[in-house]
Amino acid sequence: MAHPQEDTLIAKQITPTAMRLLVLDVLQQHPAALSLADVEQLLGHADRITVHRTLKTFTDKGLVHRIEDGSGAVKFALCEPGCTPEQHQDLHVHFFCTRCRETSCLPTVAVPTIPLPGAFQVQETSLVMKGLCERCAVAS
Amino acid sequence: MAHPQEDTLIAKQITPTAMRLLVLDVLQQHPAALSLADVEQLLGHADRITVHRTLKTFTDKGLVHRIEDGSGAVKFALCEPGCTPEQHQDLHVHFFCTRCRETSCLPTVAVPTIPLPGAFQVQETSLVMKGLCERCAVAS
DNA sequence: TGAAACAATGCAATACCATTGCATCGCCCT
DNA sequence: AGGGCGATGCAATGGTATTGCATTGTTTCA
Repeated sequence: MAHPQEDTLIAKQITPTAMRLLVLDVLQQHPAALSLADVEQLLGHADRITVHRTLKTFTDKGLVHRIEDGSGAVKFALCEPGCTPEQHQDLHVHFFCTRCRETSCLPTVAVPTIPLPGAFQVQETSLVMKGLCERCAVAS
Repeated sequence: MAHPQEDTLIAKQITPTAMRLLVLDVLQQHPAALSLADVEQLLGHADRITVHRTLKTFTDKGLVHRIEDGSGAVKFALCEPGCTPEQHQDLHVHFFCTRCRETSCLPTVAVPTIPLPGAFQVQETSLVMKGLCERCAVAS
């Protein structure tokens, strides 16, 4: 009852703990996708490994999704409410800004379905566009 | 005169050396995209750092392109002949097989042009599909 | 030809991210 | 209260990418 965020965790079969509520809060507050180091820094001085495992749990349970944007570090962002652990690939495009190095989800831009020749069995499609985000494009 | 591979390097403004010819040869022989460790292993006992810098040079000169397939290590594959250092994003789809962990270029599958809302300025689009490659799909 | 100038190479060392082992802590249930 | 289980946190490890620096090799020019 206390926090509505507890319900968010419970709905995803994740036992609510203080740490997990903190990490969830950080993800909800921040618009861009966050790396492990980002979350650690925003939290103050939380243990890196615990944050790592928290994000892994969130990923496994379908609460967040991983984004490999080529920056070297994996980033995490909240899934759409309908995501499940089995199908938690968010089918939207991600954008990595080469100037501010922020990665953002573009929920309104869907990943197109691309037919492949032959016997390929596609499980997941990742589409990352790189360039200048709206803010940096205007500023430059 | 000697190797036609020398001409390939020279055409890309790369000084031919023994090491670079070896690395180029490995890339040409191998159909799949190769990581730094892959090249190192295929070469026998070449120095890892030299291979790393060789691949960096190749990338800068537009001879190969980097593929971030989420396997943890960046992979490299030869560009199409027309690639330039400024525009060496190969506009084809890459496929990462979750079974054999090989990444391959799909030159016949083009990356679609996706219009973005707002002021985004796209410099590059990376599209990686994951699943079972043709060989592994048949085998399973 | 010989020496300077430059590029490439290779060893050592470092930085960073991700991950595992293990002991401890805390909570829930009986 | 005590057992059991999950979560936490410290320590340690592995892998990849990268830089510094000295050496080697090659080209260029007097």
